[in-house]
Amino acid sequence: MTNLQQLRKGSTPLLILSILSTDKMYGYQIMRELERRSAGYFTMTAALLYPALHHLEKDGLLKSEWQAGPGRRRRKYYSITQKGRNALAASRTEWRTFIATLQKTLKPANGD
Amino acid sequence: MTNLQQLRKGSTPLLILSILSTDKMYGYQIMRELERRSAGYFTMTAALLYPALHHLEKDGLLKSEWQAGPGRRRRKYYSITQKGRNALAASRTEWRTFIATLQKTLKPANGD
DNA sequence: TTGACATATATAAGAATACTATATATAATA
DNA sequence: TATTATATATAGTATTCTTATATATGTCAA
Repeated sequence: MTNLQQLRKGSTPLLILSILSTDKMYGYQIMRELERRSAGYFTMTAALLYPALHHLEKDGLLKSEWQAGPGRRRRKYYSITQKGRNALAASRTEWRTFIATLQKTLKPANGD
Repeated sequence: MTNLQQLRKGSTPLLILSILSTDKMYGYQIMRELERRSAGYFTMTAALLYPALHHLEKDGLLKSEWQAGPGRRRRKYYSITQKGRNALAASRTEWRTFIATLQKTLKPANGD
C-alpha cells in the first residue's frame, strides 16, 4: 500500500459529505465530480463509494431516492440531511485541528 | 469509529518516521514523545506502535538494537535508515500534496 | 448489428490497518 | 506488599480499502 493510499484512508466520508453539501447527486456523478474537482487526484472507485454511501445513509447523514434517468436507466440520488450537515461541520473542524497538529508534530526540531 | 480516528488512519508510519528522523528512540519513548509533541492529541497505543515498528523495520526503513536500560530492563532502540529518510522525505511531499488537494476539494463553491 | 466503451449500482473475497484486550516482565513508589 | 509506571509484544475483532465480479442500460463506431 502506497503512502498516498495510506493518507487517503478515512477521507472518503468527508469527501462525500462535502461534495453533497451543495448539490444532490447520484453515485456515479459523485465519482466523476470528485475526480474533476481534484484534477484526477482522488480516484474514487465504485467499490469504495457505494458501501460508503450506504453506510452514511444508514447513519442518517444522507438520504436517497431513485429517479428516472435517460431511457430505462435509474439513478439513486443522494442528498445530505441536517444531521449530515452537522456532521460535516464537525468533521471540517476536526480536520483542521488534525492537520494543524500533525504538521506541528511532523515539524522536525532541527529543520531537517 | 470517530471522525478523528478516521482521519488519523494512515498517519502512524509518517509520525514514527518523523519522530525518529532526529533521535534514536525506543518504543515506549516514542509513544510518550508523540503525546508530548502533540500536547496529548496523538495518543499512540502499544498495540498500534509495536506492529508498526516491526513493519517499518521489515521494510528496511528502521533498524533496531537492544540496549540495557536501568537494572535488568531491556530497551529496543529504533533508528531511521537512509531508506527510511528517503521514504520520509517522499511521504512529506505526498502529505503536502494530499492536504492541499483535499482542502481544495473540500472547499465548497458557495462558502458553506 | 455487433462489439467496445461508458454509464450506473452493487456485492464478494482478500488484504491491510486499527482497536480492545491480554500477556509477560521489571522498576518505582506508597 | 500492592499499585502504578515502564517496556515489549501478540491475539482477536472490527473496519476499511482493494481487486474482482455481477447485472443492466446507453452510445458510438466499424
